[in-house]
Amino acid sequence: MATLKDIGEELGLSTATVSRALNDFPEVNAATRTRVVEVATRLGYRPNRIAQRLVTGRSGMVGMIVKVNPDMSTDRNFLETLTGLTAALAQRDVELVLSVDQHDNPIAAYQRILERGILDGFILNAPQLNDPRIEFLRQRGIPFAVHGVIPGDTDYPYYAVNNHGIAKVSVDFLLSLGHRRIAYLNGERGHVYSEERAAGFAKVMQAEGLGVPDAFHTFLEPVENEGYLSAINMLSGRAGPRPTAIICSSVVLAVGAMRAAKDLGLNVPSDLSIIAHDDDLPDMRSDTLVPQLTVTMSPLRDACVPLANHLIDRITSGPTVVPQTVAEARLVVRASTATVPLGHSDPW
Amino acid sequence: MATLKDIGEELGLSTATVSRALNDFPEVNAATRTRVVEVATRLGYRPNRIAQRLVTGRSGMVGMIVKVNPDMSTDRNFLETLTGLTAALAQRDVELVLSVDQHDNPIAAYQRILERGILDGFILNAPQLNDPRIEFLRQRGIPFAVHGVIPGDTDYPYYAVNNHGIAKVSVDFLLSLGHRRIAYLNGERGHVYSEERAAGFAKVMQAEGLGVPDAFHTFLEPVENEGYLSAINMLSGRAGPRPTAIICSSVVLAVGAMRAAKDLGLNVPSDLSIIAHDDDLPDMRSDTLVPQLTVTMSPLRDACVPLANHLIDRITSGPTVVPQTVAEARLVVRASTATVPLGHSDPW
DNA sequence: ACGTAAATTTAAAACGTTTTGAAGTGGAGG
DNA sequence: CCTCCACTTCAAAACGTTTTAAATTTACGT
Repeated sequence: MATLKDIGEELGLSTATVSRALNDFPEVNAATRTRVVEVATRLGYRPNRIAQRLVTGRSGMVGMIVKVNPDMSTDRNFLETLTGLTAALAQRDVELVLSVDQHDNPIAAYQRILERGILDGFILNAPQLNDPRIEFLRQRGIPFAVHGVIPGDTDYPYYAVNNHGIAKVSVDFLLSLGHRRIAYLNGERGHVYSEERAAGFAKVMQAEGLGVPDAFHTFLEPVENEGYLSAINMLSGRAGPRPTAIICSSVVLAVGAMRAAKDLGLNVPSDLSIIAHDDDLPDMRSDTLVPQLTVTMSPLRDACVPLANHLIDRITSGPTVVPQTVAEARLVVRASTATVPLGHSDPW
Repeated sequence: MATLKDIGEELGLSTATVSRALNDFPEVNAATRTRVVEVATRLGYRPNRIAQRLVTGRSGMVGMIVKVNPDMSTDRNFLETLTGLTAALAQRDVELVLSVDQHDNPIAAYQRILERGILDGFILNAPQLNDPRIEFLRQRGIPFAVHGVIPGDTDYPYYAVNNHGIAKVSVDFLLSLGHRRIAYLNGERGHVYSEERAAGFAKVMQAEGLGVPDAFHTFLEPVENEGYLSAINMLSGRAGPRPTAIICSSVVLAVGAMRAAKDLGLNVPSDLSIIAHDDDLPDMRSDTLVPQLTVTMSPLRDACVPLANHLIDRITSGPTVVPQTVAEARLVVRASTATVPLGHSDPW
């Protein structure tokens, strides 16, 4: 492994000059810089992160603690995020250190890693209401960036999709098709995304003077079977007149709902419109379903580059900088939605 | 953050002595040691890992490069391994740096990380025949430990299950129940585990004088539907007399096979015995199926601690040490296997 | 009391980088 | 020819630890 000293010796320069030349300091002679760079590339020089860290106090590594749910429902999301994030961080020469949190105490994993004093900051995902991790990191002044944002507590770098907007776009579109009985298969309670979409849904419907009975707005683990069961319940007519449209918080749930419709002899979209939110995961493509699914789309991988940059900017610029991004979902109209069936345009 | 110097100054000792006292060197006076330890704990001293690493040349971090398949079939395995591995490494004060390999060149990711010079070694999973990663790491003298082992190329630390044994145990058990027409739903070609079990299966059957037509030994992507389709094909009678027993390389495949049997009106186990290999993943429990599945069991998580230790031992002791573990699978007899149905005990 | 070996401790070097304060160039202006 | 200044470069310190080689203290037999 070539060091600054090696380069310096070869050129008769001090390590100080070499260091500055490679780090684009202004005071170094242009000719010298090119010579240094030339030798550095020839020797395949890479700065020793460890040594760098010792003097700068930074390690060029950030951590992400993954919480493993027994239900494993977040696997796919997680892997997709992981892929994009390592790539995005690598772009800026930062490595990702992973830790899996198996304890019930969500702080324990952070603590362990922090004691090592190895990491410059953290990526947090899937924030919950009153997330203790945020309080913990904030207290210690450790930089972090969140994938998602907690309503009412927004003073940190984050990348979030406008969940309120997702609900609104979906409902508005269905309203424009004449639907009035709109049901919602939502994600699990406690997760910010579910709660926000729930609030958005309720608000938009209310503004239109439309109520939604509890049975038609459910909070489910995002697995196909849960969607199926809940949709069966809604569409069977037992809980009241069946909805003419269902909004699903994820494509998996929509798959379940479509199967339920089929089993009950309902045609999508002529009897029932289905619209889902799509994170654009590679193994669950909404455009390969039959019929192709109308979705609000916000690719999970879009989050990775901004998230990585937000965190790195925060680390390098200190707490004065609070980079935040709110992404809007895009409505993609396909074949699973149609105008309300005749005689079904009255509300609940 | 307290340093060695702080402790030394408080006690009028040099940092050298303090360092030795805390690292259990024999030459330090017992009384001195207790004094040092006392002050260290009082000040909440934690060794600065970065400084430690700069001088020892070790980083206390190992890497794992995950290859993301488009089919995502290995997700669950991966997350299970990840969980156990971080925990096992943490036990020995080592962190796991993760990198996701999206390129077609499997080496690229290793190269990028190695250039940084921050990792002490690597965990490799899912080795393939003639795996280029192994050649690459070996050439550079970089420590690694493999989850699995490549037949004919075993000169490295690894943890592997005896795949040959898995096949043998399964076949022997079925033979003892009188079965002669035994089919195999295997994993994908190219993976060591599939090839080894294939070889083991062929050998044991041959030794018994039993041949297996190609149509009854298939190599499948480990997803439920593949198992279903292949089993349907085998059980329909189109390819020859139907097997009386099917061995599946994974529980998912067995689920597909059981569904196929059901759809064809065959009872498990009276018409068809099914036995699978079970990695004991938390979301795919062979004992919750109906009927409960007979399996050869080797929990994936059992691999993590030995793997972590093997790698760390290799890193600390150099290439003279080649720790290797071969795990045997345990036969768990449940309700999906029974004696061969009357009139079906003749071979193909 | 003395020399010697053993036990304990120390000073200093090393790891590879960044950064500080100082010093070395060369040219312009007097 | 001297001074001043801008432009470059350098030597050395610093980060916190481990480790080497040397120094000091202690213990012991004579």
